[in-house]
Amino acid sequence: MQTKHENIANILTDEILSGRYRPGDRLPSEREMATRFSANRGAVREAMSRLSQLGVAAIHRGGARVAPIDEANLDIIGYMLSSSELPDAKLLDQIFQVIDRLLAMAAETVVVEASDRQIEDIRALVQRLLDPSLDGEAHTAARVEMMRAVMVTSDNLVCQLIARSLFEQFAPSLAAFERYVQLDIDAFTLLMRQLDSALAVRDRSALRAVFDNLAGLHRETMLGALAAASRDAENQPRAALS
Amino acid sequence: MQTKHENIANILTDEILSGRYRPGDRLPSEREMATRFSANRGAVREAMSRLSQLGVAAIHRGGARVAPIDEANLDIIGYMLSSSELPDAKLLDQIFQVIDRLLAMAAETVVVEASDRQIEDIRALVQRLLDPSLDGEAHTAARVEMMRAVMVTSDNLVCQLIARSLFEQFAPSLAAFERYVQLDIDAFTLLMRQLDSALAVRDRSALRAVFDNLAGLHRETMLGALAAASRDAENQPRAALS
DNA sequence: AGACCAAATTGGTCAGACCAAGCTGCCCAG
DNA sequence: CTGGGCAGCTTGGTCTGACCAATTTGGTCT
Repeated sequence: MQTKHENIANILTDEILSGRYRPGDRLPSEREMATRFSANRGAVREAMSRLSQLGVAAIHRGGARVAPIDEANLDIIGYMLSSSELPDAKLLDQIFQVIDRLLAMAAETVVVEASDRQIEDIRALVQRLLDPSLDGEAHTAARVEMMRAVMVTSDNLVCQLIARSLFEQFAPSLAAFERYVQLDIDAFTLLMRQLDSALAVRDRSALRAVFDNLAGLHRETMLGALAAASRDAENQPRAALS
Repeated sequence: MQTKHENIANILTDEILSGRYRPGDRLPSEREMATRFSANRGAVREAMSRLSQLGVAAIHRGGARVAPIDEANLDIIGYMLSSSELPDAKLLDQIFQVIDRLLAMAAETVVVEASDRQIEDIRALVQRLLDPSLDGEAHTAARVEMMRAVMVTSDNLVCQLIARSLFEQFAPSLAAFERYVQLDIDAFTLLMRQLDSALAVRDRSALRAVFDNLAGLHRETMLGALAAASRDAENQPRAALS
């Protein structure tokens, strides 16, 4: 079990995101919350501190107020994804769009600035993805590793921080529909071959084309998996009742 | 003045970023810090909570440890920018690269999905930027407003959150070299004309070209201003001594 | 109706205390 | 001498109760 202040922070965050409190509303006082959660005011304060840093609440002497969602920290994405059984398709799509764009940017930086040695290292990771003997899980791990290598090699800290943050927030939600993911391996393999040659000759525009297509593939794959999962979820309840 | 726990959190964050404590190092205990800062342990705990959420420290029973920088929250960028008088050029460059990419993505989403009405609204903002009577400050405000409108219209929350976060963290640092910023108004005007027509016909590839060039312009402008500011900073001390 | 003042409320801080999970170091068995 | 295990200490997590200053609130007076 998590600590008490984390628990309280999670509950309050969910309540705010679910609309129980609306932007501009006053939140109950710390003393009230302490009573409600059977907790000490110190624990509540730590929870409120979390809300404040998440950007979902603004704390002032005299009272705390709920902040608009679009003024929140990137970290609310995780809460938004986990608010229901299956993550919201639109939000998921946006996350992947951003990650893929940043990945493309990182890759372009790599072909412009990285050393031959670094490019070779990345190409080696790309090659591994062409191995047909890789099973699903290993393939996913290899994909993640390759993308990570591109990010790290680009040496763009901002890019890395964002991608990492999004990835970590998305990861827990993935579990809910992971088994429905069916990557078009042929299309993917083709893209990896193109990526390999683009890296080899440092062809920036070819790279861009590859990542555009990769983003499209990701999109299809993820939305497809999510759709399949939600179809199944509709039938599941009956099965659970029987 | 800020609150005490904020103060403590800022000091500790700066110390960690400056390398006084290294990743993996144990931080002093909360009781020690309370003594050091002449504060109550509760205040220290709130500060540590902040560090934990910033991702620069990992707190466990038994002790807190410093985390690697690349595992931190996006919010450390602000601290990194303000660690010295003038922000780090490389980091600033990365921030602008990311913002420009996300802006381009948002714009592409707009031309694909937005209504004619929404496109018209954005074009109106672009038009305003062509007005030669706008002075520097108003022009900057108009630029920001236009970019903001593109982000909002794209309806991509992830994109908005990141851009907003980066912008807010960058804004305070801007003050240090704002007066050295000299935008190539002719080049910018040309880009805005191209942007306007690209929006009018929803030409995605033209849009991409515009934003590529806009990113380049931003880059030149910012790095130029920063270079000018740092040149001046080297001469300034002598003037201050006289 | 509006300006103004006093009481109640609220967040910020402090002191001191207890508990359980980790950490340390000592001791003993091998 | 080495390795495992136990005891004690340290550390974070939580609690009780209290005071202060800023803000809000409610009522009063103009």
